[in-house]
Amino acid sequence: MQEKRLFLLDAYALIYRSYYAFIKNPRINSKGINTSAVLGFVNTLEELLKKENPSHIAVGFDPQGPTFRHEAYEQYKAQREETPEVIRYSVPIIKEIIGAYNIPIIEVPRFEADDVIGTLAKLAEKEGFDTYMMTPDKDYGQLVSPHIFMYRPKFGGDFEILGPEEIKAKYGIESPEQVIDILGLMGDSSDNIPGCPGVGEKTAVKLIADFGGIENLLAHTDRLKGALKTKIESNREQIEFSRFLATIRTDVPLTFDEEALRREPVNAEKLRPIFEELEFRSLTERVLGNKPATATMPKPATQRSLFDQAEQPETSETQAAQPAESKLTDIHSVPHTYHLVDTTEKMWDLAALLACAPAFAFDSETTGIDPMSVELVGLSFALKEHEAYYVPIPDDQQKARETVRIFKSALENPASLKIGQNIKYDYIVLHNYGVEVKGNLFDTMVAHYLLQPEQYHNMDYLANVYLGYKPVAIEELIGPKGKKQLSMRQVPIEQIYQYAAEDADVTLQLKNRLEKELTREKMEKLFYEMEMPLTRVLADMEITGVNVDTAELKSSSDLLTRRMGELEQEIYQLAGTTFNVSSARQVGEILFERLKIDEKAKKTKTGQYSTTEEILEKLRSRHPIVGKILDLRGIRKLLSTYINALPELINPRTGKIHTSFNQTVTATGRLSSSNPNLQNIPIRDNEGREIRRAFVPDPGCLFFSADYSQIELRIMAHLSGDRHMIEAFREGSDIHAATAAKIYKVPIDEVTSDMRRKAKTANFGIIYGISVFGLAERLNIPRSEAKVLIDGYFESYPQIKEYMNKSIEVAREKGYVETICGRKRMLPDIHSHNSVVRGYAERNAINAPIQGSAADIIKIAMIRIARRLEEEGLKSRMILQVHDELNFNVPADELDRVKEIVCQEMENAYPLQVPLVADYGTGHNWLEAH
DNA sequence: GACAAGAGATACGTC
DNA sequence: GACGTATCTCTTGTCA
Repeated sequence: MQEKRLFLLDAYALIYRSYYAFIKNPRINSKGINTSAVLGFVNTLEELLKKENPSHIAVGFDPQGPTFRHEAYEQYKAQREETPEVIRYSVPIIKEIIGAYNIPIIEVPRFEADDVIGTLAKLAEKEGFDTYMMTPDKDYGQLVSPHIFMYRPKFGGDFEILGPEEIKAKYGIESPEQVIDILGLMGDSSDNIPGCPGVGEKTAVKLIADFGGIENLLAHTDRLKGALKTKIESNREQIEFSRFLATIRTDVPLTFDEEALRREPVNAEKLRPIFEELEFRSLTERVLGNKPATATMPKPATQRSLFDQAEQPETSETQAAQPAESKLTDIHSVPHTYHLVDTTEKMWDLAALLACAPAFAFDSETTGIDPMSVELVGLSFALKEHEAYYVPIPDDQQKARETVRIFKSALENPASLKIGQNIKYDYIVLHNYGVEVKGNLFDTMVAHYLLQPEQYHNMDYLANVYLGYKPVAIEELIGPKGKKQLSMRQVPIEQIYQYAAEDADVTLQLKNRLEKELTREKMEKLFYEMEMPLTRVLADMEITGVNVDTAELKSSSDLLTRRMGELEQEIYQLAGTTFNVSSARQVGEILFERLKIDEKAKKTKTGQYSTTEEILEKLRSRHPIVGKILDLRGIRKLLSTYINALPELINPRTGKIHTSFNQTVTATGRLSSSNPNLQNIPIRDNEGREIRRAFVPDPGCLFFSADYSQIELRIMAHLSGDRHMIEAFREGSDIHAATAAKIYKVPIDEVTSDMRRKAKTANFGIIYGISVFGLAERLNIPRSEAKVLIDGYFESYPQIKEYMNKSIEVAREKGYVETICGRKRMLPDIHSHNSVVRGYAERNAINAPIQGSAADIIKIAMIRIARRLEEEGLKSRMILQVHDELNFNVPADELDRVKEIVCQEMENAYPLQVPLVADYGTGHNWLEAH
């Protein structure tokens, strides 16, 4: 009995594939016709016939009109680009060729080729066939069975046969039908099946492995966590619908006619002229032998050239409706006068106008984002709302400086208010062009930060909220983010000037709104006397920068890199395999699956094994590999975050590192530092703190460092008025030991180091607002013990407990809490019904005034110190702030004076019920100064 | 299908 | 509790 092997080809999928395969190097015949698609398809067909010699065969085509999927889903395949011209005219030819091969073409209205093929495959299975579905399309995996296979062409003429085992292995699933669920989740961009946004193949496969199918998944979303849970839950319907779209139908109304599918010999007489017209010479020879065409060979029945019958494109569906009209106004709807100031004469006129103005807004356009390395492209100014000026700055830097100089006296006028959005940036840029911006500052970004610390502060957002206005998007000028994004310099002036002038105009408008808000919120003092003077101090610190000893870093780098290599090898040895030690996931798999060092390993919210330092530390004794992994991680962190990264950030012009101190980032009022973050240079571990050795003063200078002792606890003592704690500070005792003595009810000289350690953690726990649970975690003690500790703490400091309750009460009443200087932190979640969310807000109610007040105090100290250094004509410079610590570059002969100024200003920055104490140190580098 | 960019998660440095 | 950065992993868009 003859073997029954049916091959079903998905024509369009194969044609598209051939077309793209040749796209770089298309086949063009002498008539200029692109024959890539036809040739590719025929080649694939020939390979198949030769290799498999099928007993039965058919080709499925998608029908012309809409299918049931389009009827259910308007957008189905809607995003697909119009069929390429080449494919459109190739299809009829291919059909003709298939006809000449005597292979049946199957096309059913309203059903796609995959439904037709799926149905035929199932019918054939009942008739005892082995069916091979020839397609590159992965969707067919769902149809695979012991007698139905996917037959995927590979480039180079080979094929890959996928049966149930291969499909199951490929996705790690239990049955091929689960392919539908996977597709339903991940979607299919080529068919415009949406799936669940943010879920791709990996996540889809994992979910289906865990839940078995979409139905079960959607019924148990409570088992999910984090972003994934939200994504799945908010896309329920779309997921179910995607599953429907991805399901290949196997009930297309068809009859299975075994005889019609039986393979017939090629009709050479029909095929030859087609190949000849296409100029497929080698194919003609291979398929038909080298018999010359007879002169009388009839043309195809239609008597038309093969290429005349390109089909008309389908009328495209109407575009999806535009998103709802936004109610914002923009540059087109608001009357304005923006001037291009492009002659020297006009510039001088403008400069004169600015020089006698009491206030003006300005903004700079530059070539990048790092103010210490950019070049100016233009300056814009605004004196009154809806009118602004743009001054282009020449590329030539000599001429650029001359142009900027025209505006020097206006910008340096100490009597006028300078308004800007993120004005520190412009201040630094202008400094590098020889202009020191003087006079009071008004930064709209900082103003808004005080009003709404946890919101965004960028100009677009502010314009939107306060002005109902949508500024010209920068992307409209320089293109979308990415490699091809232009620099401002590459944008024609005619385009820049509207955008740039608008920036200055909008900034001025915002200032007019925000200053009223500041008054209403009684934050003027905080803004004008603290934040704005601080902006200038920070700008000067950034400009000064800090020296780094690259040789020192290089030798550390070499040493640690070598050590890291050794550790890596030892780890591979112990694991018995190589893996990526930087990958938490792989580490988890090695430790918990391969080495099985812990039976009940903790998982993260995404279901991976957690391998945090805390967890590994506890497992250290289980296996020697654990300690080595921890060591390696530590070293790698030092190398990648600090040692190897710092030299890259040295400014080639100044030879120093210029970090950015961000004034509008934290919720509490602290500063943050970035590029690089110099506020998290290691200090706790001996190995890590060595990095500080690389931070050095200028030649002939010393590194001077001063830090507040226990500032947060002192503030807590002050705010709470707790008599015991105030007393302890007034007496100058070791506060952690004093706390331990109180909690454990022992004399202070009987406090053990363990007691002190626990008391210290409790002190910090209170400041950081951690819970009983958090404290237990931190101290690695049972929760019950942590509870006892905290109870003992409040017994010792009863007024602290009172203060904490009062803070929460205040937050509930007013919706916010305040620092000693009136900095607010909004806490809308204080009324939340979710106890986790509410607990978080409550801890913030306690923590924010403490941390924020500490920030206030050091900011005051910074402003006063900077002022004194300037007034006294000292060359010493403040270079870093690390929350409660200030660092200075000090010429040796100024050391005593600076010490005095710094300590005095720090300790007297703000009078509290307890003394403020600053400790200090000096050295040849940051490490020594501590 | 390959590649790059972007986003999220994890881990870890500081105060 | 507050941050910023590095790395890995996965998704998504782009370009053929």
